[in-house]
Amino acid sequence: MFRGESALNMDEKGRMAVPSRYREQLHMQAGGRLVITIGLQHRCLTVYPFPDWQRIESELERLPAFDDGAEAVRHLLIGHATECDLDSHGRILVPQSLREFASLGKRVKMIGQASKFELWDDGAWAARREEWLGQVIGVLRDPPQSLRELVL
Amino acid sequence: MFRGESALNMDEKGRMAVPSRYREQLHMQAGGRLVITIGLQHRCLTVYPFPDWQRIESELERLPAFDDGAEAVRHLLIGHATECDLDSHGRILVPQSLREFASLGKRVKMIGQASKFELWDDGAWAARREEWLGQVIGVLRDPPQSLRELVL
DNA sequence: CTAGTCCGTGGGAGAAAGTGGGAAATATTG
DNA sequence: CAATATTTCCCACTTTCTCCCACGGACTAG
Repeated sequence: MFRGESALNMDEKGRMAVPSRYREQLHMQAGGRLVITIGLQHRCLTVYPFPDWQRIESELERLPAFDDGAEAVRHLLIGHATECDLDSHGRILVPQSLREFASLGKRVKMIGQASKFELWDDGAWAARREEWLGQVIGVLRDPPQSLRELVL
Repeated sequence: MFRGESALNMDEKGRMAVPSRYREQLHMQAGGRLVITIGLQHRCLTVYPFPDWQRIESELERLPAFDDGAEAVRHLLIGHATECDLDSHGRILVPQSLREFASLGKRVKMIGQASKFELWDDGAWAARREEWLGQVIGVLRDPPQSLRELVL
């Protein structure tokens, strides 16, 4: 399980050091093989251990062929999925086209989200977080059914 | 169960000594493993014994994937959750990004809240408490149904 | 009052992680 | 096919972090 926020620095070649606390798990679980694709809802990248990605991919293939929504999701996710392995020092090389999509500069935030990661440009993440904080205040005042039973 | 207010000092490395009266319980219950994440409603941090956090995390994962409120809560809570173990002297190391979020300086208040703790900057806590006190005066003048039957 | 124990605090040494550069291999283009 | 550009892999250095030890003060018990 991945959680928490990590500040990463991307070097001039587009490499970033994955936090060491995740490396062993990534090697055990996926042999250091990762798949990076774009985020559907935000201008960020999502990173999956290879086996998790395979499951997602096979589910996407099973979606109806001529459904507009499914077609869009399939093109976006599979069409941008790129395998990126950890190098001998635990770094990943993020392809330039994906870096551009998410506007990743030197300072990048890696956000753990249970079975996957997200990669955000530092500024974009900070702004989005503030938006969410504001939104959550309102949501908790009159929570939808899905959140009502949540005990924090 | 955790209750009460404790004054803690954070050293220059971001370490704070957890009050000794809680240590045995934290070791029994969680092996000294804690998870710190951000507060949803205030600029503070929340601290869970590891097993309690796991329950919350699994509930968050079960929330609908494309619900805006759930998406916000999941990103905020899981995206900031950081495991922090008690060191050999009963201290926890609070990561810098979380310290910054809650503006934690040297003087920190640890507030027991049943199954979890909260960590507040000393000044922020004092200010918030005054606000609550003022708010309660008004509320008690015309209490909502939920408070009518409360026996203090 | 004194001695012992426990708790809080700070600092330092060693290990591990982050960073950058360079060489070799591969791909590309004229 | 050759020359150049690009990418990938590897090595070395610097920095950061984590773990451990030691000191000081306060409280307790004898």
